[in-house]
Amino acid sequence: MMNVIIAGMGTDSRERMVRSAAYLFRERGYSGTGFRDVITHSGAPRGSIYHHFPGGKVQLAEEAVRYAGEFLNAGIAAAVEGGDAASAVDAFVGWWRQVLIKSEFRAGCPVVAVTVESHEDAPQLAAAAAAAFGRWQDTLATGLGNAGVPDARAGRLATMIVAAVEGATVMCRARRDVAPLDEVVAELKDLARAAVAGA
Amino acid sequence: MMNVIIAGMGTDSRERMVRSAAYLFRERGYSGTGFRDVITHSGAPRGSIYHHFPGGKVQLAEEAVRYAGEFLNAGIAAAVEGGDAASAVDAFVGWWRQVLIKSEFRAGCPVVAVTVESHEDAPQLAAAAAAAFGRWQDTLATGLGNAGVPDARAGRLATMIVAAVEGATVMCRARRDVAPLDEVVAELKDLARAAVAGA
DNA sequence: CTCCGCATATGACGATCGTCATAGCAAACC
DNA sequence: GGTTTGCTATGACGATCGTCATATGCGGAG
Repeated sequence: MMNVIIAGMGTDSRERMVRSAAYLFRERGYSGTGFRDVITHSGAPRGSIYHHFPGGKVQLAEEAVRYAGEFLNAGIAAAVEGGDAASAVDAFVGWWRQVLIKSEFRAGCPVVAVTVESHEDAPQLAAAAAAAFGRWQDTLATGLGNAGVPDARAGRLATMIVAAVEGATVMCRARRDVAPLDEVVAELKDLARAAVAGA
Repeated sequence: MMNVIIAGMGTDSRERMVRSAAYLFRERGYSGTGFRDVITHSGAPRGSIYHHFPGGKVQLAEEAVRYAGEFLNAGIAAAVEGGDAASAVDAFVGWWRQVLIKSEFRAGCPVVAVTVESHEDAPQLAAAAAAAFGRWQDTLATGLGNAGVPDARAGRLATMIVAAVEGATVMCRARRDVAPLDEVVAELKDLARAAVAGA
């Protein structure tokens, strides 16, 4: 009775595999990350892969995308709380900036990585990625709305923010430089501020 | 008599490999595309891979990225010629829109695909991707400048356009819908028009 | 204690990966 | 003619891939 399992969260080793998968996807992508890499990185036992993930690698990737999506969304939601329009941009960009620099531009977004390799025989991966993007957009749009951006505009602006930041992240990795992200952030902040009603 | 027989198909087997690699990278990514896939898709002879590409898969990928970069840059340069600021956005977006729809959202940007898997033991790939992005930015910035956007602003705006469109492309693949790209385009066009000197 | 079910250990399967060595063929040059 | 050069055919190498079958340990329920 000592181990209280929280609902939605499985064994330690299971969750470690999901987190490691998300971590490795950021650097090597979906096809570039082997099951053995996940085992090694997470320290999880190799024999229990198909016990925890009967759906194999696709299921693991799906949960990794979902995990990354929820994790980042929580950060956005917290940072957007009670801020102005420009701070909504910072909320989304801060995380990527840290990931890029700390990894020396070897890591990017796991959701993007999975999306650009998504096979037609694994539509669950694209669906999970779409769900992650969608949640980020919704959270950002709500934050922009609270900051005074008209609802009709907030949705389009949120899409713009997600797209521009994700794209800039890729460009930063290629150039091994944060400059593209900083330029995009400056433009996005101006855009968000100008979109506030009556401002 | 030297080139008559060869002219149709013999000599360009090498170029067909490069084009096929770029094509396949758009759908399956770098790690997801095997050398044998490139051979099959291009119809090129298998025995001459390492004759044409002594550097192996990395060299092929590098040239594929370069090819895709130049190909798209030519399209941007042509469409930007003598247009207004908003048409610079269309120039960059038209190609991706077509690729997305015709592939039923299975294909994206090969440069992005290679970048997000870029390994540390193959810095040439990141460099080739950075060069491609850089050329697109320069061409777009020049077009924006000709349309009346101040030089200092044109550069940042070009970065913004490339990042937002590439990011939107990824979101479209995940959602299997062009809506994100259309929304981003609308925002970008307004942004480009407003950036013309005198506004 | 026995029994059962969850978690893990271990080893292997066939397939595919990037890579390369060797041989062969045709055209081009002396 | 002979020889060199450019491209291709063929087969294989070791490694790694995702996957799974089987066996073992281990804790709670009867």
